Amino acid sequence: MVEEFPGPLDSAALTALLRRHDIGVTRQRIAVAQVLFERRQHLCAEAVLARARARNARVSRATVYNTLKLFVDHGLLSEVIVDPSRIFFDTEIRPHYHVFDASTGKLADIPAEGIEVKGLPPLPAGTLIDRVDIVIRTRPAPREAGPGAVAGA
Amino acid sequence: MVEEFPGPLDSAALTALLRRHDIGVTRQRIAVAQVLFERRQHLCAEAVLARARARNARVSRATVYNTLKLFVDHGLLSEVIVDPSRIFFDTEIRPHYHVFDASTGKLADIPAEGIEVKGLPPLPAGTLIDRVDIVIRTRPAPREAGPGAVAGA
DNA sequence: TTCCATGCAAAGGGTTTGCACTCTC
DNA sequence: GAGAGTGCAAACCCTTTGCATGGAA
Repeated sequence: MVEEFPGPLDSAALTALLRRHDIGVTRQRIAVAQVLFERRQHLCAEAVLARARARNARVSRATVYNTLKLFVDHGLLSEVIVDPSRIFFDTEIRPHYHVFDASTGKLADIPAEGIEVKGLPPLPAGTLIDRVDIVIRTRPAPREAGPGAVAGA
Repeated sequence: MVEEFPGPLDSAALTALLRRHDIGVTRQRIAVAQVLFERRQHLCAEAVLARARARNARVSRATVYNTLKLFVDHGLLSEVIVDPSRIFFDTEIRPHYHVFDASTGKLADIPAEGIEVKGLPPLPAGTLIDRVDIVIRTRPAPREAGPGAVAGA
């Protein structure tokens, strides 16, 4: 069901990608997709707008926001909610988790493969699981290995 | 190290609670604490402001935001980042996870006890773990048990 | 008295909205 | 040509800021 990351694509391939996901094709959506699927990455809406315009795409802020939501709804993108100040859009749509460093704003993916969560309690009746998010919140280590936290390998 | 939830407390007990956490005591901080620790709950800043004022506390918005941040920094409260539109403050500070229903805005706690996450990869060197957040994102089930998601018990 | 804390109102920043215009099909 | 999509700018909402006043010790 879930596809591989599309990778850098030309206009024709992006058109096909949108059609395959039942998304109407427009110049702006192609431009946004071009920015996004150039490589695996995490971008916020404002960054997508800036990059699209840096490529001379004629696109408005409202359209970028509309398009990102559309892509999420149609399964081309996933939203990552880790930073209270903005939403990240992640080109990785296969199951995975995140490492987030609030002090640097850096967000990284961890494949879900090999990770197991045991002991989750049953949900209330009448409830479906959309997804399970795991976020490892980190911060840079001080000079030496300090107390109060677990050091990375 | 981590205390039990303080529970509903009178002014004197709240004063002691603040002092124990190295927080200067003021009328406004007592008022905010009174709202928060009345019971285990998840409140956003605006809700705390509204409830404090509903109790005739003379408190400004800025002070509520300052106080909540202070309480978090001193370990009286935890922040929950699950909703892009606001930060929740959780009176539960022992390790635990969350269930969030975006369609209703309902947030619930799950004790960490009994939950095990296996297979997390090593972190980059020079990185410390602050904490690991797990959020189970749910939505209300349609009429009958539908396909495409895992039903609750 | 001294400094930290508070209040006020405005600024800030990401996101959404309303409506007229434009383009895709 | 019809309807979906777009652009613009302002509105929105939570949160933060600057600075003068007020209160705790």
